[in-house]
Amino acid sequence: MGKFIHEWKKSHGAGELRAQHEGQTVVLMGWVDATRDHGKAVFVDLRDRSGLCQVVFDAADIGDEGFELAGGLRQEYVVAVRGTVRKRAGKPNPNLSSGEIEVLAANLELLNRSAPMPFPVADEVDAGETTRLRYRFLDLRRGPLQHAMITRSRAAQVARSHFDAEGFLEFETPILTRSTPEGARDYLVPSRVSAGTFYALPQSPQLFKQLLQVAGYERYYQIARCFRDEDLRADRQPEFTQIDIEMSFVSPDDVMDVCGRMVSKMFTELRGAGVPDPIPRISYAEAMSRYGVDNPDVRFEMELEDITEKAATCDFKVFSAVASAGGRVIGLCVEGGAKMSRKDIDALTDFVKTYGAKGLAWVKRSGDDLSGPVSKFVDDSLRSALLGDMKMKDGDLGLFIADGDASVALTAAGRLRAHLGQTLGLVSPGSFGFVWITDFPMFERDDETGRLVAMHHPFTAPKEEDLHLLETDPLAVRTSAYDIVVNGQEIGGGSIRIHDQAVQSRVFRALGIEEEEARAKFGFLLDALSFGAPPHGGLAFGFDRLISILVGSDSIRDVIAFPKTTRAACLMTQAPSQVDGAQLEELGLQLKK
RNA sequence: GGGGUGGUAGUUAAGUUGGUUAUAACGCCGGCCUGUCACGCCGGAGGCCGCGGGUUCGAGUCCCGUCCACCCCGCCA
Repeated sequence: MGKFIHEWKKSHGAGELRAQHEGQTVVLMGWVDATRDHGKAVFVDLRDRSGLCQVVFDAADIGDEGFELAGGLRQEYVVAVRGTVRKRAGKPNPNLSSGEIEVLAANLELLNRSAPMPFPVADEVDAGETTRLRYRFLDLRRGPLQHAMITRSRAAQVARSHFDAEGFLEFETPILTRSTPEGARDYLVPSRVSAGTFYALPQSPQLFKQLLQVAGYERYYQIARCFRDEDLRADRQPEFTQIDIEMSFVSPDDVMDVCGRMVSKMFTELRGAGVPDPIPRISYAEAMSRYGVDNPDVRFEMELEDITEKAATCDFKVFSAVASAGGRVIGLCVEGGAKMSRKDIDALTDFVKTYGAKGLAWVKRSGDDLSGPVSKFVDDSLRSALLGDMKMKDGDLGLFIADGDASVALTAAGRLRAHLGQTLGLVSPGSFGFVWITDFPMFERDDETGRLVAMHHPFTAPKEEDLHLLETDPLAVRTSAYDIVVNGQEIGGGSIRIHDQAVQSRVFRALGIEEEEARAKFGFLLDALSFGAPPHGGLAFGFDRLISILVGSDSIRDVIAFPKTTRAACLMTQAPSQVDGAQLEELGLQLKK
């Protein structure tokens, strides 16, 4: 035992062997993927990271002791095999890269056994995610996850070599940092040395990368871990990774160009997918009116139509009331949708209700006839909206969301559009739709507190021409911020930052952050801005989302080696866990009750 | 915080109007088999029906609570 691992070196990857290796003596090391015991011959599929190779143990060649050992092999045992590559004695297996050949074993070393597997190491596995997360180290042996991890590693290399070639320097910024207001809830780390005080884990390296611009490094990048203590989703984890960049002396175009080129390299090199050059841009306002969302899926048309004016005069009270109350009536024409059943439409109604819509009105067109509950209210004006503006043709379905709150109507309609795009198969699988969204508003109103909050973050530079509105009409102030969206998912966003201390103070004031408070919490930033801060801006990509799109996965859990559940727990390590009273004592902490 | 779906053998599932010993497939264990590759054939073991309470002569099944996983809203850039 142990002889081979010391005396022998693994000579080839199992999946690398080909007919050209015929006659060579090789040493393979890996896992038993499958065994087929025929009594006097045992076939073993040996797997390592490179793939599979069939190894044959023939009683006549390997001797009694070795043969008995081979017969005892089970799934996921770890073995070393020395043998000779030969053309397959039986039929070649076209499903294997090494299917032309096999290795006739001369020696076998059992390096380790495996307990029975909770689920097989196969590309398709029917075990639930709970089981797979508990045994993540086994799930990671499977092909699809291996592919995701390899893609992730390659994508990181593409990013590094791209930004390195563009003159960026890679930095590390603190993980233990200070809590700042705004944004998400912080993960806190108690300080032992200064009991009663806390570090926060960074929600992003935002302030540090700006300070590195003040420090004169001009081009910064980092593949940075970020932490946010908020409720989770398929595309949100408590810790996630950003490709973070920041540049001095740049316009939004400069940032979008250098980032667009990186995206182009990634999709070209890792997916063989073309990326338009330049990537199209639309303003936030345009995105909202055409798609109802700021992350539109541009792979299909079916744009929203605001028919408020033409619906204002009809007898359908829902429309006319909303129109006179200053709300919006938004229409969506579903091509060929007239064949949808009442049940289908009811399901869509339930869908839009989750976004706050009160209901979903609809009209079907068959020839020149309009049918459906709303059809009897269709006057000439509304008819021109349906057939003219919405371009409803024979067999089409018109869907309408009306709401006194314009943003509710738009959002619900936008989500409905995205939902229909997926469910009606309007997007061809494997295609990609890229778009930049620009000119975001600086502020939005917090519904709970009624206060203004920064839409991006409070360091985003307002547009020069809107600066004068900062005090008088803050909601009308637009910024330089830009998001990059692929297939209806935001994969990155950034902005030009404020580099003028006076402007930064005005923004804090607009947000209701008093001078004193701003001093206390962001003093170091305001200081920095006063010492010759260059104009600067940057962007951060959501690396996990980017990879999930590259590998075609629905969940970023599939592209993170050790992800957490929706309750932010790790089913493998059982984190988070309770800690010793002594540890708490040392930190000066006491648990409630 | 709210809504939805699910939890039965190692895994994935079935389980009727509440009824006797809770099924199946794969996996596992034993035996046979020299050309298989999802090998095949014969035999076997394996259950806190998520957990706690209740209704009932009797609960996997009905009721209440609770935990866990996933999806969505809120939240989060």
